[in-house]
Amino acid sequence: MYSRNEQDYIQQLSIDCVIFGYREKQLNVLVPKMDFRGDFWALPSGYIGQDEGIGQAARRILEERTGIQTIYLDQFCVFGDAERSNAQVLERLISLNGDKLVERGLNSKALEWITRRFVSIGYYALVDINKVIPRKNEIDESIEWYPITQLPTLIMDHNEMVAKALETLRLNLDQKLIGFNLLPETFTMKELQELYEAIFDKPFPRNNFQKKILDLNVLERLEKKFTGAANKAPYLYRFQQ
Amino acid sequence: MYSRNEQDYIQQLSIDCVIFGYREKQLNVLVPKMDFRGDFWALPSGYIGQDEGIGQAARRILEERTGIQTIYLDQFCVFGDAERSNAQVLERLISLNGDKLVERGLNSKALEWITRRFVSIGYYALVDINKVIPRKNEIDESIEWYPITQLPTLIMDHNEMVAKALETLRLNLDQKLIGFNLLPETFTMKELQELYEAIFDKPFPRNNFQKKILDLNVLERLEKKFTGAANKAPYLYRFQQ
DNA sequence: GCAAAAGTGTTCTTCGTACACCCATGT
DNA sequence: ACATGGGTGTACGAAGAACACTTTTGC
Repeated sequence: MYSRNEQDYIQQLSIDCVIFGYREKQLNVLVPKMDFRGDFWALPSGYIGQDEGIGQAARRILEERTGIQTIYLDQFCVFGDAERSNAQVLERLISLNGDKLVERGLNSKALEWITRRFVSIGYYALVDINKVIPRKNEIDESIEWYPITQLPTLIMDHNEMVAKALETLRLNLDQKLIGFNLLPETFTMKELQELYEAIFDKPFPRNNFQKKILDLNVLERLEKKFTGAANKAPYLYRFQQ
Repeated sequence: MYSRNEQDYIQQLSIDCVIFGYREKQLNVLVPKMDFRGDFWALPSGYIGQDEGIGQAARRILEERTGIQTIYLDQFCVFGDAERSNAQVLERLISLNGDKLVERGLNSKALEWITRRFVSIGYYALVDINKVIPRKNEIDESIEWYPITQLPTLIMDHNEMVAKALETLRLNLDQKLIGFNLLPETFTMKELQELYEAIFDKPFPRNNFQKKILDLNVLERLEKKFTGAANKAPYLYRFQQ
């Protein structure tokens, strides 16, 4: 990234992605930790190529970090306050890591590029967490799934972005029937219910939930799933349509 | 605009505004016609100052064209396809108006600025059409309200923007209680109903509409409005809250 | 008194919620 | 047989749609 010509990208415009996954009854967000001293976490982000649509750019950024191509993706907000750059954080990062920045070939021009004020387009993505192999890029120390209730403090306004993304996900979940993107291809009704409960952070009555979902007529009922537990075996379902 | 230093603005990022007004039972959109040969209409738009938030920029652009400051404003979508610039239209504009462009001091550098690929943030605004005195800016030949059913063909993807803005308005109308921004301070129930009918392009049953609106508990009932017509005088209402 | 249009009330349906009951499964 | 958890059915109440009726106004 640093080595490419800055003219290859639109200046002062970036994309930040909130990547949602689901496991162990919790909604998770994929967050890289930056390879700098000082504990900086930042959402997966990137720039927009001159010949690239913003949706394409978002897909590219997501593929870099998750390895998967077909991802549910939705633009949810643009963040463009004049003060959002949070100069203090950047200054702290630079003062703590001057040597590393030089070592990576970041000349003053490149530094100027990344320290300028940015407007950022927020996208949220929904993925089957089992299909993702999180990949670091060159400026990551690590990349991990964090339960949304235990997110670290992110740089700039990235925590606010996650909150806004979750809000949008809740609004769209029923209307656009997108929740299935967070589950494996087949799932039980209970698993789907637990997903909803994780997203909305509240319980749903078991029987009414089942009725509501089946009345949507988007699920195909498959064979039963025998778990070995001492109870009736639940049906497996697949999203259809 | 042309004369200012291009570095005062974020490059390749613009704001386009869909300004909705309401009169004569029709939803209207404020659209300037560009002062160039060839009949070019474009949504009111502008750039984002380096020290300006995107919301501030949108307000500034709106105030320039409408003269009013307190406007309901909502970001609805970002348009950023790589091909959206519609180079053909720009080429036609330039080829038809080379002399004008020179006359206005548009040097080749400034031309490069406006002909590069742009990402644009879409905002829609709701205004009381009676409070607006449409103002041309330096590149407008005229600026007028057009019923949304009779819009001219706009440049680039601006017609698509209007469609998307309308879609968002419909989704938000009840939830955010924003329709009142399109009416004068006091109005009758019938006028409010006709506004809804214009926005959704479908009729509503009179009595149920009244019940639904009054049950929101956001309207204050004022004195009656005597029109001189041979029928019961309707109440005036004011939005409260 | 009458037509026109505003205001109000009543029923019916539909939807979501709450409660109850039955069924399969492995110990 | 029995505990466990999955599937289904019924009853209640709120919200919306369709209908009818009453009231006010100027001629």
